[in-house]
Amino acid sequence: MSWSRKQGRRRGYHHGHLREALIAAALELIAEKGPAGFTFADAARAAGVSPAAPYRHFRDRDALLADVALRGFERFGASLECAWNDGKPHPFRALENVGRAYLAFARNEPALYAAMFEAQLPPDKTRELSQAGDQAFGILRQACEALCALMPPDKRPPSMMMSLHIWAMAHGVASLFARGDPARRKLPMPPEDLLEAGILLYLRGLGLDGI
Amino acid sequence: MSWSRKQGRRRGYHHGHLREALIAAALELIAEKGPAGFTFADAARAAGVSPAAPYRHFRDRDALLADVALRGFERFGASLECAWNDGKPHPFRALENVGRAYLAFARNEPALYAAMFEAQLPPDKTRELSQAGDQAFGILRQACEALCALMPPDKRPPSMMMSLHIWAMAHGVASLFARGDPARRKLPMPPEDLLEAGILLYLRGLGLDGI
DNA sequence: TGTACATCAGTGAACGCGCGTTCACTGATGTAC
DNA sequence: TGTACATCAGTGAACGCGCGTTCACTGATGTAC
Repeated sequence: MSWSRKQGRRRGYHHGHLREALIAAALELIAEKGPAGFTFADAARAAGVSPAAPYRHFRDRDALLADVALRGFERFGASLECAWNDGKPHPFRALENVGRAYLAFARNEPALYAAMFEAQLPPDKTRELSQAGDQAFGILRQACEALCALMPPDKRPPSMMMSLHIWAMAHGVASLFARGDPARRKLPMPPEDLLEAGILLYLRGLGLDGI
Repeated sequence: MSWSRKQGRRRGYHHGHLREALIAAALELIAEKGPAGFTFADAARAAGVSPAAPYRHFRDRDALLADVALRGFERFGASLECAWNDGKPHPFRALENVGRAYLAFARNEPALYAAMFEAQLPPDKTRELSQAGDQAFGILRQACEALCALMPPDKRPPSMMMSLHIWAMAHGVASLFARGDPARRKLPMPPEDLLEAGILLYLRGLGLDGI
């Protein structure tokens, strides 16, 4: 994963990919100790560099964290978009896939997920961060709109509300049961199944079943 | 809130209520800086006591945190139970009240909520902690069972699944939109309304409407 | 192709700071008689 | 009711540690001519 590892021992005076290496190091450290437990000095050490070096690339620890969160949202959005796959083969199935992708992301990238949602970063700390967040949420919204479009116009629920519900349920399942956290709760079933059933029932409540 | 404040300046050599004072101080500090940003020394200072004093009452910072979380779950459970009010006046209405109480707790007691769910504490760190958590969840479960009982036996959904869905949705709404956190997202409606609508639609999906 | 120079991206030593933890201690409190 | 004593719950000084940050510095790289 990390540049320094990929390249083996650094050769010269210049690192060459320090920015990337710091982000990779931050990810590993966050995965180990949570977003609160990683320090700027730690990241420098993990990248094999003096504690002053990171200041060439990030104003401070928070800036590094925000960058990690930004990448998180970008990859998260891409992952959801890929799962949505333009609503194919069918919007229902595609939304299920989005739900699964949501949990898969939280599970496979706990460090990114933590940086995105649990690092106490204001979601609009940066313009880019806020945009990346909106874009990821946009996929969910778009999916809900496609599902709404299956209904007769006078029965369509507001897609905004619908996407917020699904986001909340997915985030709830992810952070209570799915993340590889010490705080994870035990569950008598796979979280994916729990979320899938929840979304299904919710859609049925909207009158969106059997279509 | 805090003992030291309530009693004014400490008089004697002995504090008298240091344990309580430390918990109160921890709550205020967590509310200020999040569960990660509070230190044992901080708590001692806030309680007006030397940095060595807390060791008489707690093995370490984590033990203090776990105690805070424990009290959180106890109060949380009590609050949900009170809102449920034995399913009166009607299980539907009572479940709505539980939802509102959930969000109210997250909003009014952000420090407790954070200690309970975001302090990276394993939920089974202590026997008492685990029990208190189960008991709070038990209220939700009990409410769901009462609702299920309104349906014909062959159509009843599993109340366990049902309560997990509602917990997930409530936690999702609370932690994304309702907590007084820097990380809170903006929402075009009150979180209470979002959750209420979500639960309503979900119940309808279960076939539990209009009863 | 070579050279001079500007700029970039690191070093490493140093600083002040606050934390966690320990220690021998001491004032206050409770209890046995 | 008084006294002696054990125990409890604090003190305050000290320690080692790691962090964030700064500073003058220097090796490496890129570029103009």
